[in-house]
Amino acid sequence: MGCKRGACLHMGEEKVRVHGWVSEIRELGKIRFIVLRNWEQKAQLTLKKGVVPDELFKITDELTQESVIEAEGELVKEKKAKAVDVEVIPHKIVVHSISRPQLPLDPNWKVQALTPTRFDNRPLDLRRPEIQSIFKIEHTLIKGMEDWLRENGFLRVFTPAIIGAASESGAEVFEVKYFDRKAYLRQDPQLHRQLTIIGGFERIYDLGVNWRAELSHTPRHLSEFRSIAVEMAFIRDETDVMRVEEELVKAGIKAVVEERQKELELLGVNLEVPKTPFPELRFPKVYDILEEMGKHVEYGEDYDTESERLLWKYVKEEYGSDFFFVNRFPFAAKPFYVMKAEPPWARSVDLLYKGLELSSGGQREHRYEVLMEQIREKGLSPKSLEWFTKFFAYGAPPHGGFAIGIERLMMKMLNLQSVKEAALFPRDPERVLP
RNA sequence: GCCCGGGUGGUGUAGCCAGGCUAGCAUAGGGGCCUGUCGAGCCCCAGACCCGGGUUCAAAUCCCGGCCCGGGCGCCA
Repeated sequence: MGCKRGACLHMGEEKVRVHGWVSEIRELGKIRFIVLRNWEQKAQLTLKKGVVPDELFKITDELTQESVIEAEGELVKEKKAKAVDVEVIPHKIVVHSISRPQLPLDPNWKVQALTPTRFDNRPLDLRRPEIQSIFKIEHTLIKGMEDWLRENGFLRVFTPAIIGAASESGAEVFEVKYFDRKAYLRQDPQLHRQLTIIGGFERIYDLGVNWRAELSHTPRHLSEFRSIAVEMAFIRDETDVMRVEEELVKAGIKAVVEERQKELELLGVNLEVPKTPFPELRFPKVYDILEEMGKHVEYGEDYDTESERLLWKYVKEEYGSDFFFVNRFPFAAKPFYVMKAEPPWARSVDLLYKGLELSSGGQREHRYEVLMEQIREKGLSPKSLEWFTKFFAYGAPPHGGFAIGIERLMMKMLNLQSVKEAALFPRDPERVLP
């Protein structure tokens, strides 16, 4: 009863083995309670004088909070401890590690550490069941999305993280020493996804890490973040890409709703599977919507952070959705590789969730001559992009894709205060350790 | 990068604006009492003003500089 995989090991009859971190030790004269916490549940060891061997009292005398132990004993059927999942009368206890007292933060959360303290001491912070829930949910979200991609014929590929030329998208890149040359950490797997398409792979995705050397101090930016990035060939237009993206997000959330109710509850999140298709807003109508909401954005220009929140409010009221696409961004605000629509707009699509940009994508320009013309239009050096563009001269299908920021999706899905909460060991301009 | 706000025991806070006895409280830690606890309770003990300079009889408190952190904006996903 009450034992879950990895939490208790049944050894026959009522004998079990439990392990974990000591979350609490309570001493009541002739009885000692040791509460163990592991990633599945809480177990209480009950040591009654005269009932368990004196030896066990001696062994557990030196125990401190957060020490790691393992025990074997009898599972108590009518357990009296209400705050734990299982109760065990031990006959054997093995101490693996004694924790030093005076913890830099309390995993029991009696005193709540501040954010910098938490991230400075992240391994201790991660012991909190709520925090573990975030990453269990992330696992299931990704699993749900990958399952959907596989079922729909997408192949997982690994594109390079080190690139010999700073790819052009506007974001600052990290420079790395590459033998006797300079190279850069990718800010997005975008260009190599496109080259993979040109390589004849028609539906692919890349699940990986991206880096941005931006001095961004906001709850929605990380210097290192992960994305699930999809690219597909032989599309009719960017709406084909949007249909894939919304189903992908829906599948991920559906998996979370179905498999992670306990964790959602622990985080106090009431999550529902979104309805598809997601509403779509297009430029230039976006300007009118914003104007009506009292926000003026110059025609032909990109909108700002406030506009994203206003558009969410609009979509929420009009369509009752937390997700929406914004399509046909001004070409001027987007990179050279996007495909133009009727000027000055582009087949460039953002997916927003609760007012935050989750992804950028759309249809790419696959026609060599047009691509080269757009590079000139952007004032970029054709020479520096030749490593990328030259393959478009040897047969490129119409294609498109997008990259969803995983931490951002997690943040909005779980109503987290910051994307950093969705990173195991977050990296920002101030933090590279631990 | 810009604009705000903040650094007090291991952790989290009060005190700062209106400078002044042994810097208060919670929690964690050490010790003691209690046979079943449910964030147990009660008693005792130990533990702190970010760094540097200045003003003053006197600085945690006021001023200047530095370092670090948080929030917002911008950049960006």
